[in-house]
Amino acid sequence: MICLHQGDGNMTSEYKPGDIETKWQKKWEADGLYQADIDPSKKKFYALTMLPYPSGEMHIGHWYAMAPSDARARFKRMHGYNVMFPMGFDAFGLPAENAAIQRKIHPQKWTFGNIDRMRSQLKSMGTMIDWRREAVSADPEYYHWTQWFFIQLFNNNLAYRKQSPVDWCPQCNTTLAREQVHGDDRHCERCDTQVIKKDLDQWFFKTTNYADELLDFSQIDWPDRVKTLQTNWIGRSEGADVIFKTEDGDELTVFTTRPDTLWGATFMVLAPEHPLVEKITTPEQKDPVEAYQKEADQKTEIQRATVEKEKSGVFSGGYAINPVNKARIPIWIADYVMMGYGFGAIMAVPAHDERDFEFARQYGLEIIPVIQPGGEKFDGATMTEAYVGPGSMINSAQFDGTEVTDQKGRANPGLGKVIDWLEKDGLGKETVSYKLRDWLISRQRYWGAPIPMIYCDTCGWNPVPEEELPVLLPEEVEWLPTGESPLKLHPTWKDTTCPKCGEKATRETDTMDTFMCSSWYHLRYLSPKYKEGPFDQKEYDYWMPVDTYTGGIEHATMHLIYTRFFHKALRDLGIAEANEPMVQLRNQGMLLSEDGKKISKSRDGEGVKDDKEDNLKKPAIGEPMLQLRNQGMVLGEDGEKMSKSRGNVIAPDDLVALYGADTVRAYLMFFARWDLGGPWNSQGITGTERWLKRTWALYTEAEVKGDVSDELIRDLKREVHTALDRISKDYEGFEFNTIISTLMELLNTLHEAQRGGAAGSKEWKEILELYLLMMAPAVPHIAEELWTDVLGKTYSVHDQPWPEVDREMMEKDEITLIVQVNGKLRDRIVVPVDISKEEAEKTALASEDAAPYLEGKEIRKVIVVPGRLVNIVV
RNA sequence: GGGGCGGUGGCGGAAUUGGCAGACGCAGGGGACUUAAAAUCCCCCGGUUCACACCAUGUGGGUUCAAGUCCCACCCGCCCUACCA
Repeated sequence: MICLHQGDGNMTSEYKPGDIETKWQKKWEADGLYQADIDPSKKKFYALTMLPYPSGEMHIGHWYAMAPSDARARFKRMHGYNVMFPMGFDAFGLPAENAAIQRKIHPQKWTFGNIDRMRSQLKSMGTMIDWRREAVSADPEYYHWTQWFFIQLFNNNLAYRKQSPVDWCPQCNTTLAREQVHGDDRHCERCDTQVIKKDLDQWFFKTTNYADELLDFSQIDWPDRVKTLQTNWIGRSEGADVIFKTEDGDELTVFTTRPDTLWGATFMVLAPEHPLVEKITTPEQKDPVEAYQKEADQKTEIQRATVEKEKSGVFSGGYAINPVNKARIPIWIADYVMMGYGFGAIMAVPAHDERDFEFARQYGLEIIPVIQPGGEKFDGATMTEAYVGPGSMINSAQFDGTEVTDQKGRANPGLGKVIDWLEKDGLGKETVSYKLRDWLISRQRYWGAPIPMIYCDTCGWNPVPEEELPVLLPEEVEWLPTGESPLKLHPTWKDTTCPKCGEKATRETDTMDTFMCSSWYHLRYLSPKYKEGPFDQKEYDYWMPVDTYTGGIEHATMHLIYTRFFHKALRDLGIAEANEPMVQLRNQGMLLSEDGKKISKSRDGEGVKDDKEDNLKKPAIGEPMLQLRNQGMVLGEDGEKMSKSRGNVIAPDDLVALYGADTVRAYLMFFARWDLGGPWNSQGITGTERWLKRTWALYTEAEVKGDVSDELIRDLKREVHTALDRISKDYEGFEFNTIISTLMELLNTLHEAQRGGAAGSKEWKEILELYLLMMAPAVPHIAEELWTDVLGKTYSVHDQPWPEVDREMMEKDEITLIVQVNGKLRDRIVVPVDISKEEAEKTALASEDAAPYLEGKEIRKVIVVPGRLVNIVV
């Protein structure tokens, strides 16, 4: 073996990723190769991937999200786009505070230390991130503008303060957004503690103003799955508010999607927390009602998951009047009615609602059918289940006989007529109800962007004057065991003067939900140092909107709704222009541990590495879990291969040290379908390692000029262009695994051709160059080394245009004709590509291998698929 | 209970969208090289079978000349959600 590679006088033909990778990373950075600046002569491409929370370490899941996205951004770059691929850190949040409490490190220090570490890890992956555009949400230069946005929303009536019962996590000592409360037992998403209800004054954003617009996805190319999740989350339902009255004359409004069934409302149900409960409860029912309220209150604190869902309730003793027929109906209290939706009160129509039916049967309440399909004759006393289908109205006075269909809202004739009548008589009105609620953004924590509001006894709440922004977090803070926010406990921080009257006033001591910070980070990337505003309009005009956004599906209902809301609000405030911030969204699947379960990061005894990106619940008892980082097991560089046993160490850094970044990048693209993810398995990485070693060998081994036929070269070129075509399509379609397998396949072909004497010819050189260009986005370092240093081509391979597919070259002159008899494969015959149908049929019928199956049989039909197969039916 | 995604060799996964099932890779087996190991290279590798052949894409039906792919019914796994009036 003769060595051709003589870079830095080091005579070796061994592939040494370690040396190559640092070398090129340094050079690319020094040359500013990936700096993206406004260039009106070029088409822009804003490739964005969700920013990580700086929990301390990058883990394999981060890389799984970023490496393929980076490869695709590089592909777009070679396609002639001016590509911006920025990165930042979602740096506010609870883990930093936990670190402060447990390890006595200031959150600032902990966070920024982690960022340094993670930034260098990201660099070691060889990404094309333009680090000049880095934005860190905990940086005062950043949260200055988060606060500024809050003020704009406040000034435009999109932020308001209200006392409301909120979900409070006693462990984290903070309120949670509805989205952060999980499960039947209503536990905190972060620490699993059961949340409790607390009445607090809180700041909200009016996300509900945009509910209908958020349901419109016509301007964006997002996965159906995310659109469905958001649609369900917003939960629009059409119906009517109907005003009932208690016997005492108090109004008791309910929302219903079925006003057509009003005549069948035989009782009402209030949520246990409903404000009218106390008033309507009769003295004799007082004790059972209060007992029930107490019980319902506690119910949220026991594992409801384990309790059979049986309806429970108690009679209040009070009655209401059904406005449509003046019937006197009892009012019950039951926890199957939620205070948080509609009015916390319902009219119960047991004949046509499953829940009401179950409840009525349980407590012996009256059931009156009011919808009946043809051919049926319902009897309330004997019905065995609620009827929810279409039919015509009965027992409904003047509406008897009116048709009711399956349609929702006014489109349903029965509904429309009843709504019109209700509105005419002032008994109710048509409304739309949403599950989506206004976004609660107050957090009683230190490590977040302070809400820039000031309270004055005479002037009320007023925003901090914009020229005084940012409202900085005080550095000298203390965490007391009470768990109260250090901002609240700080001796002087909250003291200020009223911006209106100048008298003594108090600052808001709550900080903002970190989702507020991440709702606009894509805008800060445009101009992270800009001082005149949140972003430089020039940059906005050129780069926005985001062309491709990649990240995990788990953000479908939180971040991805908030960021859309935020952008629409900014548009209405005249700050942003487009209707949608991100044009195209694609989600990678989740990486699972080897047993197929969700990966949980180990709590490595320090308990602070929880990372909200990872949805770090404590695993249920008995659930197996894979440790992503285990500090006791660091592999040496010479190292033995990764242990094959379970409980494996999967730290990207260790993998990079062992195999090199290119191998790891390629394996992340190769090992699973990107959109599905799946159980992680380190074993297979030797496959991509061998691929790169073999590639290296192909370029560095001696080339012996052989005899090469024109035919071999033509075949080779066809393979190359076919692969090029496929790879180009796969990058567009986010099908990363087949990009690598196509490259591997092509390498096998090249090796074969080399053995067949193709090396040394003029075409061979061109083909080798093409192959490097095709590899470059996925494995940028080895491609650069082979291109620039081994082949001696012009630096950099990443500045080369993506090769064009030569369609003519792809055309074959021969194909393998499949001969089937009754659909079964019997022969393969090589024929010219332009063979006529008749010729193909003739050839097939003459097949020797097929002959035995045709013998003595009558040929019924011959199907010829041009260019593919002939099926003989006998 | 509702919604979504999926089920193809021992494993991860391919399959031009109805046309050669199992590309590419891992693991495994055999061989070459080596004092030996690693690395590398070559061959084999769904099942039954000496072979011919037959059977195979979760199960059962159907459409079709032809089904992993389309239709109907069902089973299993994972994820999300949870009494939404």
